[in-house]
Amino acid sequence: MSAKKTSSAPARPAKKAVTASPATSTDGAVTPDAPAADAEPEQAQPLFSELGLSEPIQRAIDEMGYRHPTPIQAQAIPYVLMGRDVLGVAQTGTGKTASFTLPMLEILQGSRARARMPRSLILEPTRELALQVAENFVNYGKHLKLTHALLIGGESMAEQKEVLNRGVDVLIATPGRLIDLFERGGLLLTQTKLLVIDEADRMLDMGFIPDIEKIVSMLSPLRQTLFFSATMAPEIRRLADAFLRNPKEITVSRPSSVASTIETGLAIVDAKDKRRALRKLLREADMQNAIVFCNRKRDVDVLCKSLIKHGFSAGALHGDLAQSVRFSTLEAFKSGELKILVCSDIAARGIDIGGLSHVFNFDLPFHAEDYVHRIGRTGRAGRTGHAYSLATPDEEALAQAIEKLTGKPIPRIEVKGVDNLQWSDEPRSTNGRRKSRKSNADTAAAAPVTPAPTTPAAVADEPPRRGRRQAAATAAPATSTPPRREREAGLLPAAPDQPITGFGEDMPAFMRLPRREKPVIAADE
DNA sequence: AAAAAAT
Repeated sequence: MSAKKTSSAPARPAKKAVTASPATSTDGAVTPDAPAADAEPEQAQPLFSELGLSEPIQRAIDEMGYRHPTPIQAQAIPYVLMGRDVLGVAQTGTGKTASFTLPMLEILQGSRARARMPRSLILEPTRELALQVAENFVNYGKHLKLTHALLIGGESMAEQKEVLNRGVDVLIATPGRLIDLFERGGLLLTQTKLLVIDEADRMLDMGFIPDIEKIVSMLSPLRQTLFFSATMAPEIRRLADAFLRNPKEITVSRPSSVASTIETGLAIVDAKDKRRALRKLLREADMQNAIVFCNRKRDVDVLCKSLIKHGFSAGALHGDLAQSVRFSTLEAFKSGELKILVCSDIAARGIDIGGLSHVFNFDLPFHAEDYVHRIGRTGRAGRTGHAYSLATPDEEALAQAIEKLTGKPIPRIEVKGVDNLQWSDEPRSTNGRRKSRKSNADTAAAAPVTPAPTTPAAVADEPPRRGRRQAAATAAPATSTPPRREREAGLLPAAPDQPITGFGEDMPAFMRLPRREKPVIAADE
């Protein structure tokens, strides 16, 4: 590849830049930390010491070598300390995690937890993120006597139960295990007065929202809630409205933008040439460490094995691997022992690995936003990052979706030694080469979607369908007869003379109420 | 279509 790389700065020596997260790399060296400082000389930089954190926490911050809070930290910490709810719109890499862990430590210090009643709860979408947050508590809380527990799947529940029984101040959890344990009675959330919902947009993507709603409904309405999301889609906004009370809204860094510090490129090659093309890119890159994203877990395995066979220092990370392997691989990568991490979208968001020089997309992501998240792993802290993608000729639509979202074209690059192709003219066949045309059966099946010639008669004797609801509404003036389907599904109140069985005399009154669209979460006091 | 998360 050679697109426009000639202007790039001289190679950075491997030693300094490679160190993983600052959390693990510093031994108290108080460097006037560069991250924001050399980006733009903005107004006077705030100091951590001005944020009202007490001595043991301030000392831990000093020892880790931090002096200046990031924008989200500077803005959020004072409000959290005031006891306000916070709605933070921020991506990982902005210092979001410390913006809640630091003030939480401050709030929690001083009193102690009771058995099985955690005083605070942090919800994370993936186990890796949960672990990362836990590390944060260890680092910043090392001069305090607070306890925390990590409640995630894939690990022994007995152990987690025992820690809970001793009482924890901070509970860091993924939703599945938390609910499981709660239902087994190992946990009471009535005393939990501080709740953090992290990466809400990702929770939404992963279908966790019902779980989250359930968990929130187990907490006291008299609680402080901190809610973070990288984006503020309407759905997320709705959730925030349900969970938060009079929140202070803090936004840093706009979503769906590619940082200007990332150099991107896209090569179009045949599927069979992808591995060779990737190796070429890896060898030519002035690379410290890189993440390679694949769309499928099995491709992660295959590619990783292939890279190792070709002499690369690579490890695989995806959700089907044992938890212990996931953690140790991630650790090896962070420490620099592994140079290349081949992974699924498990690591596309959130996971904070410092000093990542390159991101490669072995496959273009299915969803354009994932592209932004993936390549956002590089180009951090004012350093130039590199993000190169491979696509097959039939994936033009994916590339276009990405370019439309980011508003920037991805420059084409050529990989030497493989056939560099163009987009095929074939309109769009989701699955690849062959099957250029088929019988009209296909097209016939697909056809009705567009024209939709709805005759009133056809509408009338069919149950209302999604696409035709409108037509139905205008055709027939709304009758007040409730749809039978809904009545049968129990979505409507039973008639008073039809008792609901199974409760005897103890039937709660709400059983007779009509169901609401979503559960009422925190009734105001 | 794929990935994540509870056993």
